[in-house]
Amino acid sequence: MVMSVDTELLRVLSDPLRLRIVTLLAHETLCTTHLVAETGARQTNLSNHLRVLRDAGVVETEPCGRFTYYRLRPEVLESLSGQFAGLAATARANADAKRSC
Amino acid sequence: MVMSVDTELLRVLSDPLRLRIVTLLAHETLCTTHLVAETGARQTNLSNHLRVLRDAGVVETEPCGRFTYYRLRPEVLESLSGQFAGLAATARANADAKRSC
DNA sequence: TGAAATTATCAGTCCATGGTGATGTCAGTC
DNA sequence: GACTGACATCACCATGGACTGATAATTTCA
Repeated sequence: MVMSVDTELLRVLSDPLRLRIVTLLAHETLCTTHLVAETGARQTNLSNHLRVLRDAGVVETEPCGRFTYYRLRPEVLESLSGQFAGLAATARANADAKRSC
Repeated sequence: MVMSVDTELLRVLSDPLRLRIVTLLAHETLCTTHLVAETGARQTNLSNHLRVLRDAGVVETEPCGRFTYYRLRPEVLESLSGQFAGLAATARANADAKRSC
C-alpha cells in the first residue's frame, strides 16, 4: 500500500501537446510527419516533445529508413491508471479518518 | 470512444507538492496546519496550492471554527484512473495499426 | 477589548520549460 | 556526387506558475 503516483511521469503527460500525441498514438503508430500534419505543430517542437516522451518511457521508436515510427507503450498508462485507482481506494477506505487539531 | 484525458486536471496534479498533499489527504482529512507540519512548506504556499486543488474539484473544504479541513474527493481520481485505463485499452486494441508514409 | 492563532489574499520575483529558427545528420533518389 | 526529404540537435527567447513576504480577515481565548 505504497500509494504514490509517479510525479515525473505525470509532469511529462500534463502538457497539452504531449497528451495529444499520446492520444493519437493510442489509435495508431505514426511517424513524425503524420504528427506534424495531425497537430499542426512545428517539426522541431514535436521532435522535442517526442524526445521527452521517449525518455520517460511512454513511447518507443522504430526507425524505418528515413522515417521514425513512434509507438505507444500501454503498460505505462496502465500503471498510472493503477496508481490512481489505488490512491482512490485508499481515500475511500479512510473516508472517515480525520486528524483533530 | 474519444478517450481523451483531462489535461487541466493532469496539470493540477503534476506538481510534486500538490501530489504530496493529495497523497496525504488520501489517508486522512487534514487542515492547513497539519499539512504545514507534514510537508514543511510555508503556510502561504500551501494555501495557494490548496486553492488550486479546490478550484479543480480535487479537494473540498469543511470550515470548522478557525480551522479549515481539506477532504479528498476520490471520484476525481477514479475518473482519471478510468481515463487512463480507457486510453491504454485503446492502445492495446490498435497495437497493430500503423499508418504508412 | 486586546492578543494570539489560523487561514486567505495580494503583489512581486525568479526559474523551468514550451516554442522557435538555424543548422546538422542521415537516407533515398536522380 | 548532388539534391531532396525526414528527423534531431542546439541556442535563444518568452511566459506561466511556483514560491515568498507582507498583510488582511476571522475566530478563539484571556
